[in-house]
Amino acid sequence: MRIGELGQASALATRTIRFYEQAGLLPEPGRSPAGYRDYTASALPRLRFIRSAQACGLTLAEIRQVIAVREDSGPPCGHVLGLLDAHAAELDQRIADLTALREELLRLRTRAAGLDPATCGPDAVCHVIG
Amino acid sequence: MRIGELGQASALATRTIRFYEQAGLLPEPGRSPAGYRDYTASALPRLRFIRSAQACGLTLAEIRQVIAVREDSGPPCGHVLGLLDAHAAELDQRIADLTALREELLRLRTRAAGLDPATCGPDAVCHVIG
DNA sequence: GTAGAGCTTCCAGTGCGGTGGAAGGTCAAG
DNA sequence: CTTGACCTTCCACCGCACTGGAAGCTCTAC
Repeated sequence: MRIGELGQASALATRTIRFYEQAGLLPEPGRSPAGYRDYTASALPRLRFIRSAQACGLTLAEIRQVIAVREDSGPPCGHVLGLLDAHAAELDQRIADLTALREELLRLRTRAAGLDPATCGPDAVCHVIG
Repeated sequence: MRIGELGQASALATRTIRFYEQAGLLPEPGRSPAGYRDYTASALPRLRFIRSAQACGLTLAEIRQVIAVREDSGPPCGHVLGLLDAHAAELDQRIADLTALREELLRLRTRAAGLDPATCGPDAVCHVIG
């Protein structure tokens, strides 16, 4: 399978596939006599894994590490669960932060209704903020 | 006031202050005979505004624009409220996305409890994901 | 034999908000 | 008179995940 076909099958740009290879996420494929990359069937599930892992919030560096663990010592389930838990905790924090910010914006909005633009001092850029 | 003092007062690195100037967020200050930046008292509220606006989720480009509106046509309250509303909407979307992802992670976690690592096929990197 | 699609490599740029280092000028204290 | 803190400029780099262009080779179809 050539890179274009794999790109079609995985819905990824050929550039992205080469980038993943270069980033150590994809093993170097064989080559045709002309030097074209020649992928085996296992490349597609690998790409799907990468995208799924990314969708779970893992970085490419983490995904690379998961793959390395797998190749080193078999199914990396424990490692993966650890990463997922860590990302879940980060996610909780991010959600809490964003929710607090959302409430702050609402507060500013409400407060702004009672403010007169004319009372905006010369040093403040805008009294709605700050 | 020299840049170090302003940095102390605003809790910003002098590098960051120069960067803001270069980014058009801070007017070019006067200079001492030796070429040192010499800030007036209005620099501090300006920096505070920038940090507050950033905390509200505005980008430096948006903040620059708010400042430009202010300098062009007076208090930019309407413009600012528009930006805040836009960011609030983005925030709602982000929070919804992250919450959905959080739930997906929980689902994977639960599902993983019933999976045997030994059943992880050779092409899948890890059956917890994907 | 030639057009066009597809492949190769390499280098460089994107966006965002800074941060780092080098090389040098200035100023006050000891 | 020297030390050390502080200031100046310039250019380059950080992370992150790509994306773009250029220059050139290969393959298929007409």
